[in-house]
Amino acid sequence: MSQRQAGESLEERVYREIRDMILVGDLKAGQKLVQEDLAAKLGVSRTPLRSAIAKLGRDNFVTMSSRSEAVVSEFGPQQIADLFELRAVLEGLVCRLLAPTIERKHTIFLRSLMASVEDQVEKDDDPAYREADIEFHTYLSDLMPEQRFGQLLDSIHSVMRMSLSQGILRSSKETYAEHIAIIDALEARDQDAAEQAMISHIRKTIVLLRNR
Amino acid sequence: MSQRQAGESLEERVYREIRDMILVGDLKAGQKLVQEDLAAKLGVSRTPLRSAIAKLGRDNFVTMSSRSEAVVSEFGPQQIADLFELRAVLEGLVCRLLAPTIERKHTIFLRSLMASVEDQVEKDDDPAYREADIEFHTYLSDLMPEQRFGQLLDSIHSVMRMSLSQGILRSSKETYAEHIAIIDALEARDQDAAEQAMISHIRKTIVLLRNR
DNA sequence: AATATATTCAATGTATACACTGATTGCACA
DNA sequence: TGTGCAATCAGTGTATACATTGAATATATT
Repeated sequence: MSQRQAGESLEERVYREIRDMILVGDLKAGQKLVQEDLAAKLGVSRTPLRSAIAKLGRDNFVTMSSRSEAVVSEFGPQQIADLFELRAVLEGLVCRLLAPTIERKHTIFLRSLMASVEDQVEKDDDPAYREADIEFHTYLSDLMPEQRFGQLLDSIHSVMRMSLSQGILRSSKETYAEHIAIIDALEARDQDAAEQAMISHIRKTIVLLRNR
Repeated sequence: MSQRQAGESLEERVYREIRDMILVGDLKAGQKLVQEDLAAKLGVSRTPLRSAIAKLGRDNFVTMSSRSEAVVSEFGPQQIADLFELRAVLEGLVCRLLAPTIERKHTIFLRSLMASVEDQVEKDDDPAYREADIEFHTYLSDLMPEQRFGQLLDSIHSVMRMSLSQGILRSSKETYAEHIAIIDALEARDQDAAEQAMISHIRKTIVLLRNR
């Protein structure tokens, strides 16, 4: 049972719990979420549960069918690839909008982040490297002041985390170099270059995803 | 009083009503939405109202502050421009993903849509042309099977509709030609060209928005 | 038997009542 | 006057009870 954090509403807790059940496979694709059953299982009333489900629907972890039942969304290779398409343009846009005004301390942080795992580059599929990879992308997304992007990318990154842990992966050597290229473009405050660097970085992964 | 459509829940009706109040200026930026007051005003209980507000928050018509109060979001030139940045990459992606498999009947429809307002191109700021412009974009977005994009673009288009009616506009002659270029690229099933055509089309408007 | 029309039931939608929380007011005391 | 602290209150969060819906089953009619 997950404890209720201070300042966290039941709705938020329930949202996370259900989302994690989906990502872990506890709730399987196509399965219908019956409000009373789930509420009982989680020990809350239907009120916060319904809010949580609605939010899951907005983040596309569940799909609201016509008769307004909520069914767990499918996360097959096709869906993940589509999600990465979205991620590509969104993170590209983040770079584009960030580039003109990004501060030194931020690019410095990103460089040190990558430097800290430089040694792991040679051995592929290293957990520490993967963590740094994700951190690189979430850090950039969090720099965006405009809420909208952060919200969007949050839910995408949580799916990404799952799919990465399933071993969809490119060689660290390649991605490392691409990350550096992105930092360079940002530091040069070159909007177009930064956007393109990020987009092509992510689209290389998409090519892999589509050929499985 | 807006009638309740068959098959429409109170929550949906209330969502639309509040959204329109915001877009029309009935509810002003920075104003706080007090649940009991609004519920009374709209003649519903707080239950569907709360759901509607949550959804408005998700679509960024209102901002959820720390103490979980909902305040009406600002839609200044800056915000609209940022929104258009998002719109540009999303609609660009729509073109990219649609291009490989788009059917003839769809490009034919788009051509006939533009042809039907070809005469209005010379006189700038014609209502019929503006309608066709919006229809062009919503039609394309609706072709995407992946729900996620449609949902996102829906809320963006409603804001766009408002801002267009406030006279933020480029010459019809230019935009007409760009629309044709987009159709050409789609018909040629050229992913990159279609994406780029759409992006640059929208970004030209953004330049205008940023220089006001 | 086949179709049409009630009936039932499970699940969701909505309203209301109650609980909590954080901010503000008013008062006591120095 | 200023500071600490209790009381108050407005507003949101949650639970429960009731209403509605629509799908499935049963019943009737030809």
